[in-house]
Amino acid sequence: MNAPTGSMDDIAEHYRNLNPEQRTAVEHVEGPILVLAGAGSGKTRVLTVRIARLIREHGVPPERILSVTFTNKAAGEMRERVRAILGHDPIGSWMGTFHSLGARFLRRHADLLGWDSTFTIFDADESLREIKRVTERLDLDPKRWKPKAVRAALSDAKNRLITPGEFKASHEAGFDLFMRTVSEIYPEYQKSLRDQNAFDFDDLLVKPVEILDSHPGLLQRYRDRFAFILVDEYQDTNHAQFRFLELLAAGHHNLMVVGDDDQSIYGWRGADIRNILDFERSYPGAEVVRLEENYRSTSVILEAANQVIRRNVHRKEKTLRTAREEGARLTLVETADERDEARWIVEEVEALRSAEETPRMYGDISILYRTNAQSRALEDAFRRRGVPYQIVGGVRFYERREIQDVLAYLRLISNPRDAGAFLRVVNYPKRGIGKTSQGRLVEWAGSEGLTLLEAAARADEAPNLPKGATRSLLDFAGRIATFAERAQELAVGNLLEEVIEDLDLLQNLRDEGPEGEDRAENVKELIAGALEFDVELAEEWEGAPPEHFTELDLFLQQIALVTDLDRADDEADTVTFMTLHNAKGLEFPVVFIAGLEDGLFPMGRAWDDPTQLEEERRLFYVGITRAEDRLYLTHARERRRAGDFMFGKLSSFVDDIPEQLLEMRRSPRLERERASFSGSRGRGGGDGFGSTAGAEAARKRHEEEVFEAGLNQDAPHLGKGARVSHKTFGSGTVVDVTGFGRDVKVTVDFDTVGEKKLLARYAGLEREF
DNA sequence: CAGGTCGGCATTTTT
DNA sequence: TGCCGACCTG
Repeated sequence: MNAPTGSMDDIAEHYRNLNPEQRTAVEHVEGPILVLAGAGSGKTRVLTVRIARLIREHGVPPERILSVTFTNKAAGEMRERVRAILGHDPIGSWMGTFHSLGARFLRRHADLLGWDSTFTIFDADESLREIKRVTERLDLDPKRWKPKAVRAALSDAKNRLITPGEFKASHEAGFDLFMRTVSEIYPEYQKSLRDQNAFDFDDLLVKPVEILDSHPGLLQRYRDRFAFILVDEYQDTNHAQFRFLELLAAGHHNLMVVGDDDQSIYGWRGADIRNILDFERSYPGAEVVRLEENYRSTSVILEAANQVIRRNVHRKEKTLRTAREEGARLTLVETADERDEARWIVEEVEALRSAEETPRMYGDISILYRTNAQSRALEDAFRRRGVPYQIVGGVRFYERREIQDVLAYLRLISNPRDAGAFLRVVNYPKRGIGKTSQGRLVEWAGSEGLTLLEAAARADEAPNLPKGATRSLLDFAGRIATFAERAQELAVGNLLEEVIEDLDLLQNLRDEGPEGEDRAENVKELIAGALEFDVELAEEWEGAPPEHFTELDLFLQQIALVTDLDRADDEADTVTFMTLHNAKGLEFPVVFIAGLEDGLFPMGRAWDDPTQLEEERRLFYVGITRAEDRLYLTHARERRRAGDFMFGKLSSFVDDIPEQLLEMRRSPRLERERASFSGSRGRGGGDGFGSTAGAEAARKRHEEEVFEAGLNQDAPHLGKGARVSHKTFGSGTVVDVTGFGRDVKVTVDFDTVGEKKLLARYAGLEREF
């Protein structure tokens, strides 16, 4: 990195480059302010320049500024940019995600709730396992009460700051059997976390609020400390986060929130769009600044985005404008199936790379999709063609089995009460401690009030344990104790190396078979990461003595909170694959959005729910606005999804894009099929789907083709206008066909009873000829 | 106890 | 289709 050279001139320079609205936001000093920042409107610049100005021109000490970002990477970049402007690091300023800030807070104050500062953070998988254990402990059947559903309900309750007690009170006598069961599980789960000195993700938000709420003195200290609070991506905050900010900002109200209601895409995980829509009501007198000038996209891309998002009803009216040139039309591509789609994309990527005018680098290009599963076909095609790519998200590095196994050792060393970690590694590598022995140990530990590790250390006193298992348990406990001692002296990386060597884990993995070598490589990568960790630590915590945590704690914390997004390598010249959700906040010269079919995007389930459909549309909007110069929209006529084939028609979202903004293309494979098909039928080809046809025409035609080919197996082959008859409703005309695969829904205008929306699969419609 | 096989099942997005 | 968990066998 280049040496920091910040000066007064630099800040003036940054300031000069702002437009009037940005300037207003940057100049704001005291009181609440809402910055409605459209996509690509330079909000990061506003945030960073404002922070720099507060420090440089208003003499605000950096440690009195708190900024919240959506990812850790964004926090790092913000810090870097502020440093660049100032010429030095804003030492002491807290910058991070809500979760990492919550963890930082809890390291200092968790003792107020009965946890201690070396707590473990349970990631989503670990919570799931814990929920399952609790469910079984309560003699409930985890098959009937699915841990995932329970976790979702718990998370939802926590995001709304509903305590176990409150939850129980409102559901234990309720008619909803599921919620009743959850109300039993919730308190037990929470108790179990506490026994293990652990927090789950949601606790990182909830517990700080709980502490602040119940300790006025402490709250006052933090209010005084954080005199200025800035929040990015405010549209994606949930109630707990709202409350956290409200507590800290009460009094001074020096709260700047930046966001865009049109980019709110996390409603499903408890984000409450009302936080941003009602900000002015929550903070009366709030200044509102709108940034509607987009610096990112060509006007064609922006126009498409505007046309799409304006279909949403629940939004703050605004229209982005750009000073950029018109640019190329969007390319709408029809392909045969997901492999054809992937192949088309990779070929186009190569074509872009060798284009005479503006050749692109791989790193300029991103491919976005709705579901992680879609990455598979893309990976195959790219690998076959030898085009470098990286995937952000999906199977996360730290979630890999072998990584989790190794990390469980570190967790147990760091926090001997971590039962999940204990159970994970007590018999890994295999040392003859089977399910039965583990069960007996757990039972005995429970009755004696011991942690599992303590129980293992005294396994010889436990009843009913086989000789071999007893010996192994004693040995296991001994090893952990030794590691714990070593942990006092060694840096994390070295400790990890020692653990892995002592247990011979690498060899163990290699012996597993063909995938073993990859797994061993992953573990090595983890070691490498751990060895580097100290450096990062020094940077992040500059000047702050780590009295509340050890390096090991912090390493594990980082792993729990770091996302794949944070790990993404934006220096590498590779094409980037990711979900639309992960793409938020990023931009690329060239973007492909793949899988634009009804049922996939928008997702089938969003179909009947306007709220969900609006969120899906916002997601599409987010996708479109990632593109700077070129945007491709691809769809496939059929797609393999979870085993069987699905037939897709072009996403109805595309209908909202005016056809003059689109250029139609078709994969070579479809062209070929079409040529031979038309030939054999003696028809002229090419019309109706050429480059001048509109999306609507394309869609209609496609529907017809699907229909003609008689492709839909689950339901009669119905197209708009078809005459059908129904057992009870009589005869009618099909007016609309929506949905996907077996979720195909048909709207029929019946001659006698009027319009009905039916599930084709069940309706038993018969075609009349 | 460990390892293998078979069947059932889900499959949206993630800090 | 592919993963996970339950069950069976050596």
